[in-house]
Amino acid sequence: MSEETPWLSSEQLRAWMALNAMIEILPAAIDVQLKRDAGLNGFEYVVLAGLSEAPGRALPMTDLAVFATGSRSRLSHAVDRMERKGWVTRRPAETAGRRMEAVLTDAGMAKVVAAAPGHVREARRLVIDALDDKEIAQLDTIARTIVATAAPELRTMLEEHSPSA
Amino acid sequence: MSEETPWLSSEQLRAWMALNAMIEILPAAIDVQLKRDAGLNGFEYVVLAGLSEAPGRALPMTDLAVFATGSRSRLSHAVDRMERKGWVTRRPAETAGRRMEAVLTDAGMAKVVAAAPGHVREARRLVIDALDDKEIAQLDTIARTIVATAAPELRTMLEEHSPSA
DNA sequence: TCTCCTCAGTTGAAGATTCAAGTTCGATGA
DNA sequence: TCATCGAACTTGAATCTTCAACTGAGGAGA
Repeated sequence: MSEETPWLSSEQLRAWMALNAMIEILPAAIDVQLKRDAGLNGFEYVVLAGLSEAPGRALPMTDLAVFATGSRSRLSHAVDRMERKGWVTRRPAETAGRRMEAVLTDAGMAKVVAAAPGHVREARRLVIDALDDKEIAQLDTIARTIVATAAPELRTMLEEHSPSA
Repeated sequence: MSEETPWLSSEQLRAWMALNAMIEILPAAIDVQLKRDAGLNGFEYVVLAGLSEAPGRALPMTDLAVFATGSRSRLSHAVDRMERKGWVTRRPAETAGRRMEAVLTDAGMAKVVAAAPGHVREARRLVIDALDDKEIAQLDTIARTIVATAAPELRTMLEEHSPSA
């Protein structure tokens, strides 16, 4: 606490404020679209999407929580909700231990498949089509750097989606 | 809904996933620091900071909501909480109408002043010091573009913080 | 003046997330 | 074999946000 904390330069402050506006507005905009068109929030969508691409459409709870960048508790509650709606089920994993895995049902699969196009369209509208290729590449590098700093344990996850994923 | 929706290229998908991880992790990390060290959440901090720089330390509710990029309802509840803690008060604005303004108390001012250095330190650690000057400039441009697309009504707000702010 | 409309703000309930504690199972080691 | 520990997951309460409905204060126009 006794560390000297240099204030931000005007360029840095400017960028910091723009970044703050972005990270506040973007998740909200994504949530609005998904909620309106599919009755899902962003977190639930990511969970379903993660399961839909997993082998056997199943993943252990902790792995899924990491993938969706949420706490175990948050995931547990979200799976409760989606279980009630018939989109996922829970079952003990084949591997030993107390591991549980969430499994995507057919109804859940149908749900993601139906939700995906609208979500991609919104991703394009808000981000992809608003930037040129050079900026997309810059954004990729910058976001990776920040994630690596703020949550080093996620680096591996992002790296699986390297070129040609 | 019948629009053709081209899927994302591998570079685009890669950047989109990195961006998603970033916008999920960064607000959470900022919240954790503020909560731990100052007992505030990110939204409350922005509200207090906004008031602290406003003339007379006061702003009409709606303006403040726009500044903090939240709904009127969210702000109203947040001001309730902070009023209970003695950091802000409400009063009818001098201008006509039903306008209300939130006013920062001395205790509230002391709170922001105490919270600011830790917040800036975290901003540096997570973002500013992790990027070089060129990347900061790129981030600024990209974030502004995205904000302008997703929330055009905020463009003016960001522009007030142009070079030499 | 009266009606209608809109804007600014609040409210309370419903929904989602966090926080701290609890349960269950397996591994480690004496 | 039996403590003890830690990992995986759940639970319920507290907190925060969203959602939809509501109140109150100007206008605008007849």
